[in-house]
Amino acid sequence: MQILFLYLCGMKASESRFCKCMYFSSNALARKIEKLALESWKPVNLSPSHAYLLMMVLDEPGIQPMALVDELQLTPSTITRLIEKLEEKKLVVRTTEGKLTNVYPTPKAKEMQAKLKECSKEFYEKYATALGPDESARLVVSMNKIADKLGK
Amino acid sequence: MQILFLYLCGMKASESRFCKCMYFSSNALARKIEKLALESWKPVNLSPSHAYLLMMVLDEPGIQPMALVDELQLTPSTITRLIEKLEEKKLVVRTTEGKLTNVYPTPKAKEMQAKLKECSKEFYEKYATALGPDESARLVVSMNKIADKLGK
DNA sequence: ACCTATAATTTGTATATACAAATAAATAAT
DNA sequence: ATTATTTATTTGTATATACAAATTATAGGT
Repeated sequence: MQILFLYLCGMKASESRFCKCMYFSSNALARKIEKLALESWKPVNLSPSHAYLLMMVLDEPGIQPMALVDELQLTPSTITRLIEKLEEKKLVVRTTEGKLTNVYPTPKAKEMQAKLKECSKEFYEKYATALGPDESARLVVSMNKIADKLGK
Repeated sequence: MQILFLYLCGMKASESRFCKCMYFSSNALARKIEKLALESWKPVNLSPSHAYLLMMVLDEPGIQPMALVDELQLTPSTITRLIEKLEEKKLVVRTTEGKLTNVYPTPKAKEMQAKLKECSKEFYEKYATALGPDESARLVVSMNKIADKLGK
């Protein structure tokens, strides 16, 4: 409300607490969403990132790390670490040919697929209920647009 | 654009990649903003969180950790850690009376104040240039509203 | 064919943050 | 007054992620 006030009365943002808020607001939102997601994927005992990565591997067996980097918007090193953990859990296997790596789901992962989808739905319902489907959709669009503009 | 597409054609979000995107979009945005902020406060050799906390202490000498928790939207333990580091750097001191703690800026911190403000401005200009002042303002309002609705 | 530049992946290490438990003090309930 | 509850803060530990450097491999230019 502090911010809304500033916005409405045209106060110069750089001299107020506004610019703090872009920083903390985006982080706070991300953490709250993270928490919601964490809960949603508890039934399969995976963190949201691991779950999404696994779903992508199930969707596209043999997918390569760089594709995961692009899709999940994480760095290569983070993707490697996520895959490692899923490998430990016997949910994926990696085959390396040359400089390329392929990631495949194991049978164990395939058995989980339905359950993963359910968690997905659970997550969606949690935030859509809180925000309304339209507003959530708008927000995602707007966040993506802006992240794109911030480049790289 | 994938998301925009889904949105525009009314596809059921819970069955698409959309719900992934709420998760990764909010995180990706936060990370990009973090990066921008990190650069902006390099001149004073502080992370954005440390810088903001310090600015609050300068603004309100004697401020207590719980007030910082509320304002910065971080957990008590994180606030303690941030203060510790600023103490190591001789930028703040803590006095404890009973269960309450007061945090005060040191003279060294007061000398930095102008420079801190400059970094703030720098940060604001970086993202406002990329996004336009109106759009950034709207986004902050919208993110806060939604974080509030997600509660606690 | 040979060297160089670029691309994919992994490894070592650092940062930001959280949760849960511990501590300690203040307040309320009897 | 004494005990129980709540509140503020700190500590131990874990997670998610990044950056920079190392490794390896492919592709291009000569």
